[in-house]
Amino acid sequence: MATANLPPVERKPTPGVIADTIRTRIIDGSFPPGTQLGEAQLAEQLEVSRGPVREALQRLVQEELLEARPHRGVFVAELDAGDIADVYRARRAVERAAAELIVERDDDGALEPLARLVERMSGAAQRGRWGNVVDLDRRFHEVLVDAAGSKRLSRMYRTLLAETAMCMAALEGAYPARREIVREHQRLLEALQGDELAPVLACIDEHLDRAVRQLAQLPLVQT
Amino acid sequence: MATANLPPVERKPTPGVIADTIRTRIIDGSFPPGTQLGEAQLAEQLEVSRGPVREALQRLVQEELLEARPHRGVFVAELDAGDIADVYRARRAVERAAAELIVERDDDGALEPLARLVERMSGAAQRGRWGNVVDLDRRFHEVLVDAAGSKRLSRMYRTLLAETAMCMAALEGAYPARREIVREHQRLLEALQGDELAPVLACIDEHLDRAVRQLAQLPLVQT
DNA sequence: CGGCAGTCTATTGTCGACAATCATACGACT
DNA sequence: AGTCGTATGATTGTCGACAATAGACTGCCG
Repeated sequence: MATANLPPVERKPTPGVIADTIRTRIIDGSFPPGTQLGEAQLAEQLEVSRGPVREALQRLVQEELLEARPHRGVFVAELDAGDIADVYRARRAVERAAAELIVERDDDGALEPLARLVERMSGAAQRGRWGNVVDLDRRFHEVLVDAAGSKRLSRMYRTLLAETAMCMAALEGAYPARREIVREHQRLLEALQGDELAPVLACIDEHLDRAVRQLAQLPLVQT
Repeated sequence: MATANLPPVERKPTPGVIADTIRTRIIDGSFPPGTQLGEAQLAEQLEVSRGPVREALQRLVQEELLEARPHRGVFVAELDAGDIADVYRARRAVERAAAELIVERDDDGALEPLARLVERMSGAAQRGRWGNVVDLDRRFHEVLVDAAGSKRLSRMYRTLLAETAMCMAALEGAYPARREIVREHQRLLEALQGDELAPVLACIDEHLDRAVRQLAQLPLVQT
């Protein structure tokens, strides 16, 4: 029988696309922290009933991108400096664990997508497209964790990445680092290709520590 | 004014209590892996409409205790040996990070609840109440992570604990370890009270590694 | 003029009904 | 006999309406 390697057909559950839409709006800053998202209003704009909207909102609440106050509504979460530090603490924990798994398995083939991302990041940086760089930065770390092959680590990391993006949106798009970003990812990738765990962990710590330090000293946008 | 330290009145959002109810049923084995949970059926039993039930189910789906197959229903997730290993890998990552924070802060007051739990665990073990021991075991680790004071670590860990409980339910209530459990927690607590990080991490690794090894060699209940 | 009670409105929370989708069982055709 | 097509049944997905709650406003009283 003709058993081509067909990927399962693309499912489009309505609440999922609604959640994605709203999430995108949150992390790109269209919905600044503190804004109330009324389900009736969203339902009208998206031309669906309140049911799916409610379901989507509830999903985002559980990701803690939104905060639900009973009988009052859902609001875009507001992150203070402590939260930023906390996000990066959690990211460090997950990335370290992922790196351990990757080095342990020593499967350099899994690192190839990472190499491509660094490549593209370098190109984007040279052309001054910093918007792309920050996007590729997130993608790099996501792919890194996915490469560990742990469903749970990946699951936890997805939420953290969304919160990271929210932090940076709250910083008014001031993407702090510049060319060092590319260098740091290159070094991390090289370390991963080696067999030693310690330098990998050092790279991760350094990378995230620098990021959180730079974010911490920028002024938060008040809403 | 009479300002007694009244805790905020207990909020009871319906979907929340439904989710808790179902979660309890899952982790205590009343709903074995693979069973379908029809929302209509649950709604009737709980004497509420399908709306809140649907919301609760969706919450559990996102915790990955349930699996939703579009237009077909939600089913209790089935964990294989790989999943068990994965749960414990993720737990290790979170607990290590939490332990780092605790040792770093060196606030022994936060460890007092842990000491009490170990105390009670010891008592329960002596009285042969292994059901209580396994419960206190979970509580210990939950409180441990909470003691780190990181919202995100706590959030991630809650899901992992639920999955852990599910694993053990799938093992037909065969709680593997016995008195060593109490000893291990005592040693972990002592290590936490010290200033050194390395022995703490060693304790955690040992504890979780032993657990996953013992679980791995038990037969999984087929459903 | 300030504080408080009562009302009013907007929003969420809940419900029951309809429509769409998928699985199963049966029958027809090759 | 096996396979395909069709009918049926059950379940999810979606919708609009009702009820409950919290905040805001107004008017009254001190």
